[in-house]
Amino acid sequence: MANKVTLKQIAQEVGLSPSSVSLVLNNRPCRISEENRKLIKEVAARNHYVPNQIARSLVMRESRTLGLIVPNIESRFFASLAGSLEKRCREDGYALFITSSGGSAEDDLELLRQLVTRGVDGVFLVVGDEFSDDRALREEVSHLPIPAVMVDRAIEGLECDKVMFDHEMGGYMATRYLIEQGHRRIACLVNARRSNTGRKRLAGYERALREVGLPIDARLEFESEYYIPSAYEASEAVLATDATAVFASSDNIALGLLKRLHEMGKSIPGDISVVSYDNSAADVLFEPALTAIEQDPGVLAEHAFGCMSKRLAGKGGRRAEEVVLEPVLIVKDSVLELTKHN
Amino acid sequence: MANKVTLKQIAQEVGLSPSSVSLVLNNRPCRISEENRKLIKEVAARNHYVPNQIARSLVMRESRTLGLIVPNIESRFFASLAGSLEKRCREDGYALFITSSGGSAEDDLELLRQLVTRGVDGVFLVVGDEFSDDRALREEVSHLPIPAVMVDRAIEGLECDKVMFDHEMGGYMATRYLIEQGHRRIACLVNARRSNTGRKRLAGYERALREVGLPIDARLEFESEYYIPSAYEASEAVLATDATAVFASSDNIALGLLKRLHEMGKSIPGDISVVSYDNSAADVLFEPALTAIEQDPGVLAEHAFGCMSKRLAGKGGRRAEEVVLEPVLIVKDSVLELTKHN
DNA sequence: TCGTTGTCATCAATCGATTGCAATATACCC
DNA sequence: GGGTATATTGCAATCGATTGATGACAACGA
Repeated sequence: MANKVTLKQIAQEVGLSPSSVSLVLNNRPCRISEENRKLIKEVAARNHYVPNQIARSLVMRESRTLGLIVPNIESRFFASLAGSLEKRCREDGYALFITSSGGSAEDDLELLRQLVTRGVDGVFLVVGDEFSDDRALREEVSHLPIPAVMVDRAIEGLECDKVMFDHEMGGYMATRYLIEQGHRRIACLVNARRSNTGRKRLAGYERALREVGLPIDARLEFESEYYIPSAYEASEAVLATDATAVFASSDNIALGLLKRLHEMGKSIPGDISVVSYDNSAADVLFEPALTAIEQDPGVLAEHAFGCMSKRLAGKGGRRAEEVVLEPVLIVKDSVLELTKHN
Repeated sequence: MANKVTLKQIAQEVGLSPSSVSLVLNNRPCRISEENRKLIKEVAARNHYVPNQIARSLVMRESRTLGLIVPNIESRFFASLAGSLEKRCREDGYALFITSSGGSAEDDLELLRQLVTRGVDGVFLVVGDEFSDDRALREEVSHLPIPAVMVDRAIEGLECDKVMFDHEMGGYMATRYLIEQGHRRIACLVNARRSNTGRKRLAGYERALREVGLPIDARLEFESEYYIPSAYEASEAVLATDATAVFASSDNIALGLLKRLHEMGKSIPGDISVVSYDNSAADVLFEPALTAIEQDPGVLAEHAFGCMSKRLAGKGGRRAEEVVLEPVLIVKDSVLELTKHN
């Protein structure tokens, strides 16, 4: 292991002062002779000199580093979001500090503090969807000394830039499509109990039904956590109804449902139609490809970075910006068109 | 946005010197009267004081931050590794800076430099599997001023701690199992051209064949990149052989193969048996569940952190440590037992 | 010769913490 | 009262960089 080389050492070797070396290496258009300029650069290169960002950011008061907190980096959607966001940050010379919290508000808070004390210039937060006690977190976010952008989900009622997909619209589009295909008895499988996102998707589902005068039947609304086994459990009851179609409000929920369908020997869309959300690997693999509401994480990342960028530049008014993105319905093969018998 | 509160401000408010405040907040068993101790703590809490790690690590010469470079955070295996590793680091009070390179040696190098200048105390490297020009990277790693641990893959011939699964053994175990089940014509689908890992798995495959006196038939060895479409392409040729079983040497390769099989109406294991590697979501979902060689990323993370921990503590000899982990064969339902007709 | 201008380079303060070394105050002993 | 413990606390240097203020020196004009 080599030693770290400092500015001072370079200066000593060249026989000039540290300030001169700093000036040259930062390419300041200052008054250092061409001759010395070359010399310094050469010595620095020869010694593998790399400036110490820690020291630099102490005086510069910026680190060109951003932070990201996601609930679970092992989820495909968040991993993809993290990947896109990092790429985007790097394009602008920022490093991205990716962290994964486990989803609890306490962990989120802990990570947030870690990031702040480590001097990130701003944070992207994917937090606050579940109904846990987030008072401390909310408090911390509102007193943050650096800009924050909430991504994909939000702590309700917090004045803060937000970038997210319109979950209500997603639920609406999915259901609306099923209705257009002639379905009348449409079940849904959502995480409304513990997730704001889930609630919104449910609201969209209900709006679509109301809009065409279909009844909202509580017996067709099923609850599931965002985990495959949970959805698998819940699906049995779904299949006991007379529904001809199901709106599965997340990718994992869809997967749990599919597993159950498969086990029961039901075929899609022959026996039942399915609209999913956020298709993951599954559609690459097996027939039928799932019709789904898609949210492109890359788009989310792009807008989130945009917001952050403005804040960092000191632009962007005092008020929080709120970007709402429309999800897209991708039609594939999991929905049967019913001949309208009405 | 609130302002950042500094030690000095706290000191001023309390009417004591910054040094005293520092002493108290770090719980030094020193000096300082109980009375003032309480006072300081209270004022610090009231002002939401959080120490500036940047300043602190400048003088302490450690940041309690580690770095991780993975080729692609969107891959399930690496995401899982990153998740486990972060959790493990946090248990010991370290934050983990997760970065994702895209896989090229230049990007790896760039990220490594970023991490080092940002003052991480050590780095976990998942780099160097592909045959690209890694001279600069190799050079950088060997001159690193901080400990590095190579995880899951390695730059060949570099004196550096390494933690990885035995890929040769994995290939061997998979093939050996197929042989034991009575298969004699066993194809394999590997990324031997561009991946060291792939080469090793191929070597294991061949060893198993040799061991029982089966011929090594180049017509049964197929090349595929680690991407689903690539494997999908390659699979057509595989299925044109008389092989009764296939060893698919990565999860994505298995998925591409499965897709092709499905499209051709072939059933597993009825028409052909499959042993996969690193099962991802697929086996949760559909029948038959895949028999596979499993590498637990959590185990990898645990050992990697162990190595790092030793280095950070200054223990661990001058020589590099090399930890080789055995993968595990998980038997499920994708292999048919052939009645031995010999 | 003095003043002015311009060029090249250094000084010294600063960022926010940590810490060894003094300094002050009080008490206690002879 | 002078000397010595003991208990508290402050000073100032330090980490490695950045940067506005300042200095040294040569050339040139008046």
